[in-house]
Amino acid sequence: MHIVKDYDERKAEFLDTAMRLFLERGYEETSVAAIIDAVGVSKGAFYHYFSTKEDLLDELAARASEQATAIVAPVVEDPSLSAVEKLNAMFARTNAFKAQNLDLMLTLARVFYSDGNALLRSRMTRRSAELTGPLLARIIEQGNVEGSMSVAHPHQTALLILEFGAVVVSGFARTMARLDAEPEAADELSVAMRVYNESVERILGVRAGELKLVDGSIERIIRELVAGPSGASGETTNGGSR
Amino acid sequence: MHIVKDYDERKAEFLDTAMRLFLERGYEETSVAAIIDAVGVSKGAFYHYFSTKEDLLDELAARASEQATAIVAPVVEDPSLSAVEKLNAMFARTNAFKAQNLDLMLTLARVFYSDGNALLRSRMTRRSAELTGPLLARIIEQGNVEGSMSVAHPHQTALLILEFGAVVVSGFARTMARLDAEPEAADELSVAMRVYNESVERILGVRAGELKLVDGSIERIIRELVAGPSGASGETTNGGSR
DNA sequence: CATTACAAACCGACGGTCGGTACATACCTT
DNA sequence: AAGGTATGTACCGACCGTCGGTTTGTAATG
Repeated sequence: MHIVKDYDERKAEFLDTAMRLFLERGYEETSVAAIIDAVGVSKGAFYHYFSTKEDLLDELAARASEQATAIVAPVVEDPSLSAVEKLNAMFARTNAFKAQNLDLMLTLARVFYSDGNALLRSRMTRRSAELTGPLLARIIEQGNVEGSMSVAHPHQTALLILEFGAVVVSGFARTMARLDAEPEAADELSVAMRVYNESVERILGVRAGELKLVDGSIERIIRELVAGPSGASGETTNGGSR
Repeated sequence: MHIVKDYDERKAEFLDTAMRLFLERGYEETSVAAIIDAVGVSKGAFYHYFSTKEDLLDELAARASEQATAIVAPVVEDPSLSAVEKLNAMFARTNAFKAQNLDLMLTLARVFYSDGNALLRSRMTRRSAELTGPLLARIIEQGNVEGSMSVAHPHQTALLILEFGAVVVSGFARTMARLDAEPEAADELSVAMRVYNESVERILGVRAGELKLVDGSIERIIRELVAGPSGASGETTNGGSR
């Protein structure tokens, strides 16, 4: 018995399922067979929608970075905001998004930045940097004009900062993975956040303390994680998310 | 007829051969069969020395980063140098090394930062950052004391700068790959170099222009590459390296 | 009636395992 | 000292399950 679905619907089903499995088990460790099993279709179906497994990865990266860009794009258009305000708003928005989808973000952090996902990670950060880069570049140019920033090469600097951010997040994730074993690593996280914030301020040439890339909510979440469930993982602190 | 070799010798043979093949074809695309064929040995031999293919990758990363650290370590010990001088000397040393092994560096850049080596890359940069990090941290602390730098958290900042450097180099390599097709991309390289230099200066809080992380030789090499051999790769410009 | 949307058997290559073999060295015996 | 023997190490090569990908066939759709 054949189940024939709408093209986009089925494709989204593949993408969603694959993303879930990639996050659960990692890209390399997730076989095409596992994906089609989860969707409940045959191999032919898979290769009807994607030419290769890596092709699926690309579409996944594209979709995710488009969604991420959509979150921050409206801010850039807003003519009433200064460059610094735009930057703060951009990051506040993504932070809010992360806080809302905390559970997802935690598993994502745990697995995304593991060896099995080296390829997935590099693709996604690059794609995302390419899309968000021009937006950030325009903000920097605005900051130059307003005098709040001093950057010689906005576009290249924008790309740098974004990939820089990815590196920082990667470090974050690695530290977070150690939290269960050594709760004192929580301090490292706070420090890393401040270092990142100051570094970006300095690179952009804005006055110290004006940028607020990571808000207090993140720090609160970390403390909750440490103080939270004693032993295992998976469960959420009742006060924490959502 | 069995060829029995000294343990370390044979192991080095595996590592050297594997490294060569990884650089030629990429990590994922290089099979264990290809490695043992090149060494001229059986599969049993390979798994006698390495428990898995990834194990070999780890040992490769460890070896390479130890060598890299050995290049810069002496500078850190030198008590006659200021922190800024040490930093400049460190980078001058690695730049000199890169210029000396130009052919190797070019192929390395071409392949190291490709999809097939995402895992290799992430392992090597992390390993290298872990080893070199403490060294750089001590230099930053010295700079703080001397007043030439102003960094609140030397260790974390050191790690950040090193991974940051890896990201920049990665961008370099990607741009270099486009050089054949669009020679005007050479300008991007110069810009990227300057942006990196300035960014590190600002992160560390040193006065503008005091850091010289990339010397003129690199820029000269780029120009030679563009003006160099018209079509294919592999061959070296007669005036260029060595 | 052609095109789309799948199913399912199949393929070569891959990473890894395993039982076995060649060889060096050390110890034991006469 | 010579010869036997035991033991560990270096290595062989057939084999296995799984992988990403191909092919051929077929039910549904318009």
